[in-house]
Amino acid sequence: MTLKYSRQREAIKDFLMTRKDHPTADVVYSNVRTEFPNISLGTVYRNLTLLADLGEIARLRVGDGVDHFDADTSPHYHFVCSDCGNVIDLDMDSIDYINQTAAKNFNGQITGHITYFYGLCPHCKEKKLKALS
Amino acid sequence: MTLKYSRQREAIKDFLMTRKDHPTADVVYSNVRTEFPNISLGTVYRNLTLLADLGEIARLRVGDGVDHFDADTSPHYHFVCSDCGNVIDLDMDSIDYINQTAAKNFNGQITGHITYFYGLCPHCKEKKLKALS
DNA sequence: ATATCTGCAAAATCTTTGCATTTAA
DNA sequence: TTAAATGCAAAGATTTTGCAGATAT
Repeated sequence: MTLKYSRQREAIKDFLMTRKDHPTADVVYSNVRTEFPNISLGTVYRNLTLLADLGEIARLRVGDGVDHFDADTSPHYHFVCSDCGNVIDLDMDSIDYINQTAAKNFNGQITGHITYFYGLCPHCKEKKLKALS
Repeated sequence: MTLKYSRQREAIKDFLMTRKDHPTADVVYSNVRTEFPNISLGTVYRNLTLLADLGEIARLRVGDGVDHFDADTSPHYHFVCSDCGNVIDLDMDSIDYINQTAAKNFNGQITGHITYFYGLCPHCKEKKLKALS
């Protein structure tokens, strides 16, 4: 199972790299379709899974029942807006030490954690402030 | 929309309270079915959603694509075994202050976070140790 | 009496997969 | 040439929903 080049796969990854908003498979599909009108949703899913397995992209599960994808595989945290659902990168210090906190009274082995924050994104917060004034 | 008593709903909640392993809707269904052989999966889902909305149970999303449910609504963290998939309660100090860490360079409003830890549960860790010795 | 709840089945949503064909190497 | 990738459509898995009948208040 050697990897073989595919223009579709490259287009999928290229598209993801242009976006900072962590699109879903469906969004990837409709966008890549402007370049490859015949691409199928199955191909999009297959390639997203493949790229994620290769570690070239990250699969994000933020609890909305849909997978999001991120071309930025560097360790960072995400924020999910409770109002609009947007997923935003957070520029914050590492909190990896919470693994130690969790390990204190635990007999298993903790190798990592998944964390995302929620609340109001800057845009929705502004909107709410205006509505109240 | 006043709440009306239902034996099915009570059985669902009672079952959840007997379990510490955060069952899925399907597991709830097959267990409650021993008491109510005619209960439908739809009723189970409807009541789990209702109970979660009422805050009487918690809905857990740990990234495996299936919702888990927990009768323990007190704030606590969960561990998901990467090998067996089991979801275990962690007895650990609060890490709520990570909200402040996240808020530092963020213009929106952070109201909370979702965190779960992963690695090897005590049982799978033991098994792996034995296999290597 | 009547609003809520149920069982059933159908549908909705998201994702995976089988297969014949195309394509990269 | 041939293993991998694609498009298409069908199937899987999980969850939601419409509706007619049952049930709690």
